[in-house]
Amino acid sequence: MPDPMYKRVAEDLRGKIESAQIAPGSQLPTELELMEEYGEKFGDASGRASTISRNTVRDAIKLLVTRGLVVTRPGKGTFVVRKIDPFMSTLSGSPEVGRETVRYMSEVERYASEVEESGRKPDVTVPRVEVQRASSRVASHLGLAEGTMVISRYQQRSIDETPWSLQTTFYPMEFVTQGATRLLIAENITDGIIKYVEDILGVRQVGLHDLITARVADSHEIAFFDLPEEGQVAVFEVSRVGFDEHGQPLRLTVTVYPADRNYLAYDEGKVPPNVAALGVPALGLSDRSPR
Amino acid sequence: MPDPMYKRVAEDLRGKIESAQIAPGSQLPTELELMEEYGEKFGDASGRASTISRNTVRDAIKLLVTRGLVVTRPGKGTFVVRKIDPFMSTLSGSPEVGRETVRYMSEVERYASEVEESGRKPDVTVPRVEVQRASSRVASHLGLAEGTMVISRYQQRSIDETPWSLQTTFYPMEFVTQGATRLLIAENITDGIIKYVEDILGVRQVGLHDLITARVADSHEIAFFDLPEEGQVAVFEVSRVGFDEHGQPLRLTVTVYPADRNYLAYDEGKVPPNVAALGVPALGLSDRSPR
DNA sequence: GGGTATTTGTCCGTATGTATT
DNA sequence: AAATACATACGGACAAATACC
Repeated sequence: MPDPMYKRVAEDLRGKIESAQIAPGSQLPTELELMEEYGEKFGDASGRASTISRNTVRDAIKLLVTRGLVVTRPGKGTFVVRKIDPFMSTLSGSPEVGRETVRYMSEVERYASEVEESGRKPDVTVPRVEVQRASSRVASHLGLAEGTMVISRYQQRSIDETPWSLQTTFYPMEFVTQGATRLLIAENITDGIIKYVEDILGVRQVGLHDLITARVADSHEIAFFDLPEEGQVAVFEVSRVGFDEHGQPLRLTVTVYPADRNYLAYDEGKVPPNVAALGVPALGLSDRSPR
Repeated sequence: MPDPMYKRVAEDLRGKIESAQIAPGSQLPTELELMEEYGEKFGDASGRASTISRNTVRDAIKLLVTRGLVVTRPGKGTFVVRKIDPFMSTLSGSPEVGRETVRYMSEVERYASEVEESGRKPDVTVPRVEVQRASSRVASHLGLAEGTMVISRYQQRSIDETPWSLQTTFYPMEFVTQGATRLLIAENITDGIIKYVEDILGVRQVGLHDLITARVADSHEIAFFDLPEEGQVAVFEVSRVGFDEHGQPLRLTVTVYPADRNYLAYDEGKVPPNVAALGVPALGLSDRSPR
């Protein structure tokens, strides 16, 4: 017996979950039932009537919770988590850069059309607009001094009524004082803000720099995305900085994507048109981890 | 007092860790000491000599472990995890695509030079070469039937003696039968395999498709990267498919990057040369999550 | 609305095992 | 070998959330 009891119980349950013997969304046996079930299964050879302790069962379940396989609901029970059908966002090939003749499309439009192409229903909230002092992070990305005033525009995006990503974009306050006053209005700008800024100020975005990190969701994101409190779902955080012809940063967009429902894609060079359609087959362990 | 005792203890410890009152790498008070410390701090108002239960202390520490803040070592103690100085990999701008005149550089060379530029010491193992049947995932990315024979080349990469990423590349077995026999040799190919395949077979890589996912590390990765067993560190998994002029996939490279020490970057269009040097300042909560 | 049964959450105490020094 | 520190497993009591009658 190499492994402790609670790990053996967890492994056994994990097997049943991954082999779909316990279906996604369905309820696990209650703690009381598991005490008896695994009392018989792993109990001392002595004989009948053995159970394992409730705390041991709870340790096993806690392991499955932190691995994101189940969630517990007080008063109700323990349930197998439902896997969300993921969506792939293609972040390369933004229409605004690298072309002389441009068909402008706002990021919102682009997102919406990409989602609709996959037969699903996108939704974007009206932006929450604030004037803030730049944090050190925002400042360094925008090439400003820390504490400089910036405009932030914050939006929530959903697919099929499910929260899908959070996005905040920061612009230098300078843009407004120079005349781009619509940046302060809490409404979507149909043609896209990038085009609006170019039209009003003559500042053209010609380059993008994306920085991608992954981390565990914070409490605000757990609430918005309805993530399990202790499930430790990872989120992508993509920081996109747009540059003008002089290499001057003109905006910073920070987008947060929960990793349980989002994939990111980048294309470069000549790529066949239908790659994205392949989807993402289940991962095979041997594909990445030879013994 | 809304929160249960173990959460209050965890919060208090988290504060001390994040404010560096307990330094990275240093030891927390032992469970016994914490029982007494928080017995006085949160204990019933009655008077002296109160302690909280050892199990309650352990629940608090378990919370910190799953959040990746501390690790426990039997017989030694509980320690604040050291944050690893992260490295940013720029995945766009591969020299092989999008240019007519090409200075070929292997992925290994490219990785090594990027690391060295930042003043650190890269290391790459000799590849482990295997002939395998394609899993459904490998097959679909390479446009082959499941079960077709493929060559896999697996490498481990380190920075400053610390394991940093894992990479496996798959090529169609066809390449070998057509003459590219060096694919089977377990040694690095100096100029890069992409150039070798072009020279021998005339198959030229002109496009790339990258698919990025995040998930929690599996047991093999936990062992190789020395990640905390229950710490739930996320890893990036980047699947890169290279295409030839006819849109035919010619290789699949799967790279795994632990998110605690890796950032990914993509550039597009005209970007100033020093962006990458900015690094990644600490995240500010308000940058992504207005109240 | 109220009461009761069910189910998970918190907290305690104890005993014993295992790893490290 | 002894002491220290975390790991496992057990037991019990009461609280809080939910469902049902």
